[in-house]
Amino acid sequence: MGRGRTEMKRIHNDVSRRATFGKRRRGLLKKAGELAVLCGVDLGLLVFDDGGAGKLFDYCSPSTSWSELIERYESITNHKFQFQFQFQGIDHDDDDQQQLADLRRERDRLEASVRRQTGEDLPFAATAAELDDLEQRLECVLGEVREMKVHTSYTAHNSVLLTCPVFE
Amino acid sequence: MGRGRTEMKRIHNDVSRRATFGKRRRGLLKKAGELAVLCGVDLGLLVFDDGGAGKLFDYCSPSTSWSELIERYESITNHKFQFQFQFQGIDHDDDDQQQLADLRRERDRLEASVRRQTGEDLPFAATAAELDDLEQRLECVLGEVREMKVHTSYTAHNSVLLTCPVFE
DNA sequence: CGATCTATTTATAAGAA
DNA sequence: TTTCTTATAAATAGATC
Repeated sequence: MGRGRTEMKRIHNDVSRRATFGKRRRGLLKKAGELAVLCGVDLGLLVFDDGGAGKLFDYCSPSTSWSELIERYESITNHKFQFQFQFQGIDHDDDDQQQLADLRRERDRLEASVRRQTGEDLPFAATAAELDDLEQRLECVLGEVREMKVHTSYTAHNSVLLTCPVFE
Repeated sequence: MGRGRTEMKRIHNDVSRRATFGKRRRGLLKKAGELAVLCGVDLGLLVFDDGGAGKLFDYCSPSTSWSELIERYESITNHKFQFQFQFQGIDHDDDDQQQLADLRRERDRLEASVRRQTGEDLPFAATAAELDDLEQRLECVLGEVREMKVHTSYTAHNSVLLTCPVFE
């Protein structure tokens, strides 16, 4: 997609390769998010940038976490990853281990959630249409807020926010 | 890409959703492979098909493995996935207690963050003053959004949200 | 279900700024 | 370098088989 076909082999020119990496990586992350949303499936994408900083890019569909994904992958493939053996720290308390595992999962889920809401994960470039949409939503909320001001009493405007979430 | 725009929300029609899932899943897998080859990077993609068979689709770049990918993911994010190995042994470590405490703190922080972004926390008792404030903030964001629309180009609307958070 | 066949929308490779 | 532009290659929605 672009001016001229692209050979499916490693791009040797450093500059082009980096440029392509950035573009395609963003595109891939975007499409991963779209697939998850459109089809309501769980998925995860991990991309390592070995150059220099050794960054990591990843996407994990809403309502799941890498912990869960890996767990499911293991159960389906029957492959067990054997990391983190802690031979010298065997727990006396199953309960503790369980709690640790639960907490880690919970944390993963929340982190993913935060990343998504922050927009770190899904670099959807704002299109005019998206801005229009955002504007409309804002106006919706604003309208409701103003209407509330008219009433003498109300319990909570949470309902407004939840009914017409701007940042969903 | 296709006849008509596609709303970025779950496709409700079963037939369309499945068709789309098939097409986009193949497309995504293909692009993952292309990115890995063109840019010579390590990456992995996991897609679960929860419908019926509960199939799994995945791609892992050449010269690496899911084990490695997960290992690297762990080392970068500092997450420890401890599946399959709940030694009911004996633990001793204060280390565990420490970890538990750390994780709880982390979780609480993230939960708060999520709540804030969702707007759940806020306004249980909306006073007139608070409504005024909210209104003003909404207008602020709305203004920025409209200003963005004037520009021909922009990168992401995230900046607006982050710069002028309504529900902070 | 997949495989095909367009009409359109997207993604992007090269350049340009 | 990062960003923006633009010509083109690709992906894919919807219809059909």
